[in-house]
Amino acid sequence: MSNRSQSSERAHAQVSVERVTIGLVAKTAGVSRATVSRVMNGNPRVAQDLAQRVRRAAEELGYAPSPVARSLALGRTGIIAMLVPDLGNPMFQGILHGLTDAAAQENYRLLVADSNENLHEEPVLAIEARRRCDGLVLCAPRMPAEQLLDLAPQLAPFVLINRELPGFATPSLTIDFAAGIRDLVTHLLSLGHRRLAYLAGPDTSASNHARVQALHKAAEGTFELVELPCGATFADGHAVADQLTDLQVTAVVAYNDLVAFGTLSRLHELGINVPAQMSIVGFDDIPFVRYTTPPLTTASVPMDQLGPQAWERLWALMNDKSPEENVHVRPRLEVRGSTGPAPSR
Amino acid sequence: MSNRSQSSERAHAQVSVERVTIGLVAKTAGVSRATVSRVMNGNPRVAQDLAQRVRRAAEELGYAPSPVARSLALGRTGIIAMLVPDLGNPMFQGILHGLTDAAAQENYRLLVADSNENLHEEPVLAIEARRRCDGLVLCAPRMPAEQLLDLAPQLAPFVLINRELPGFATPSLTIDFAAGIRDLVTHLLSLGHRRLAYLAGPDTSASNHARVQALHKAAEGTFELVELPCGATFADGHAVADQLTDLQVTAVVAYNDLVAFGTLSRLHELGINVPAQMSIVGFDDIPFVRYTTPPLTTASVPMDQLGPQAWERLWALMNDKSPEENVHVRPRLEVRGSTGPAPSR
DNA sequence: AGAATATGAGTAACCGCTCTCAGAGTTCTG
DNA sequence: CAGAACTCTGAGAGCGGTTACTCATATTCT
Repeated sequence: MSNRSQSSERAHAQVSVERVTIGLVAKTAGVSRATVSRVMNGNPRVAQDLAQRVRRAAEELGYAPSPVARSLALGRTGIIAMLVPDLGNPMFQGILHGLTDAAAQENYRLLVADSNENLHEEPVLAIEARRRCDGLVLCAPRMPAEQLLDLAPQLAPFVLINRELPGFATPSLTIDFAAGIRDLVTHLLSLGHRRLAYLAGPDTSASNHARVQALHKAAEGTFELVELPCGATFADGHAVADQLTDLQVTAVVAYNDLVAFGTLSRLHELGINVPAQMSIVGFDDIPFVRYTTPPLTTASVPMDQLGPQAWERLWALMNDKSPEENVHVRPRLEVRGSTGPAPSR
Repeated sequence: MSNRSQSSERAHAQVSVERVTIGLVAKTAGVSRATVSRVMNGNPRVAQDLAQRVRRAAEELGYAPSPVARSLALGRTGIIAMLVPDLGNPMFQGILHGLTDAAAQENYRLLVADSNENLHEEPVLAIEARRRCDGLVLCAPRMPAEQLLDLAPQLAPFVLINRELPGFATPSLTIDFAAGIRDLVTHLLSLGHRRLAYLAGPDTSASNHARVQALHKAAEGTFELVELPCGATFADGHAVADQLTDLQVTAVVAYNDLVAFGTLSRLHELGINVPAQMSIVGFDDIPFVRYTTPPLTTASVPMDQLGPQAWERLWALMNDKSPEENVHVRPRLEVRGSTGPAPSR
């Protein structure tokens, strides 16, 4: 059962399936471990015949270098990690794809750690993930700033998604939620809406906070705003919709597309026509909201750009170059069928 | 720039930010490395005062053991990995959650590798992921059996999701697609449907194959079956719906819920009433299809069970116990509003 | 031909941590 | 009070690689 290889003495008794290490290959090929290492790493200054012998031995034994040992010796792992609070969120999936591909081009692999929205585990998870790899893309919108600030030195190099961290210089990729909200609101106002509901996301969420702020600011003297606690999922949006009916609002701004979709669905069940009786807008532009009935008006976040940009900056950090400027992506207003003129009362 | 710590001589010239290793902590606390190791691992046979000193030193220096070095020394990493072909698939997300939680209970972490449906990269990815951790949960429905068989010895210990591997004894968790399809079909038949369309998934997908087989078998002498190439996404289902109108079918069996949802949505746009004019069923029971309009009848796969069961078996393998029997989960028929009596023609 | 220079392979130190083993210091026993 | 039985701690050998250095051999130059 022992994992340790038996140390020369008392070597029998066990069938001794000798582990295939660089040493075994070296012995088999009749060369030194250094030479095997050179061959395995494609160092050209090894004589052809030796290299041949080594390769043959490695082949026969089915040898592959241990990434763990290699990482230790090299001081780098060739891996980056991304921590997300919820893999189910299509938003992150977009980033993940882009990041995976971008990193792969430079022969880095991406591993994903999912904190499952478990706020408590997040710091530990982040540090553990980080320590096993060379860099981190961190998405922890709910983590208190001070805590993150404490962690920051241990996490470096890392790139932040969707938040900034005053007090620690590290690249951030953020989305201009305020601008997105402004565009949506402007659009709704132009359609004559003057009383809006906001279906709020999780109140610990920084991005929800940004939306709320933008809304309040825009509302001043222009329109009435009713804030409804809701959540971030389809089910949340579905559940909250019933409350909308007696609020006298003519338009709904949802925390995100999923919520909007859920609300849309429920309104349909309630026989409320969208957009004739009620307009509704989402946020994100996740893949399928262009197909809902009616298609959802939303603020489209170009998620496919974030992955590569995150990689670029992380790469710069890992190579002691200075990363490019922070990105503050401005969503594009995507007008579809879920918004229309405010009904005359 | 050099990563290597400068070797005692020529030690100045650099500001020498000495890395915080176990050695430094030991020196600072005035004990041996062994003792630091003991303290860090909670070994109780260390005198209180020493332990105290070590902890203080570690704290001051901000020391945390290197997981890489630890893994090498221990011969285990405390990590398992799961390889999925597509993180966007809600089905995998369900498994991932369950697996993360189950593994966490035993102090294992779960890392996710996403092959992005990249069939070519999959073997490399699987092996690399596996070699950096202690076990693998593999979900590679499209990988040819022979290739997987070749890889198997290098991947062990691993658990297969959604496929079996004749010729290599390793646990499998599979879903009884055939039974699910049979239940759905029986349901539709009982409602009087006699001509069905199947919206096929990716044709390389084993699970699609299983569905097709079951459908053909069920169809014999009972009903007519029209097979339509489609896909696995909401968009695919949406796009294919237009073809349904002139097929004279009264019911549609979709590859999965997303496809069904897409189709549902498009049919609605086309003014086709579901279920009055057309019944439609999905597969999986992903979280929100209970809220669609109408709610989707589907074969509900208990995804939350798969994660823990996968962990249980993987754990057994990693600890040289014999894993429990393979699981072949039978989906439960979930009758909702999207199915109704066949319209009389 | 003899010296200078390349070239290629091996030796051994090191990455950071764990763990066996043995020795020093204590407490128990007879 | 000597010797046995424990308790702790430190020394040092790994884990499986990489790489600076060294040295023997082959090559080139004068």
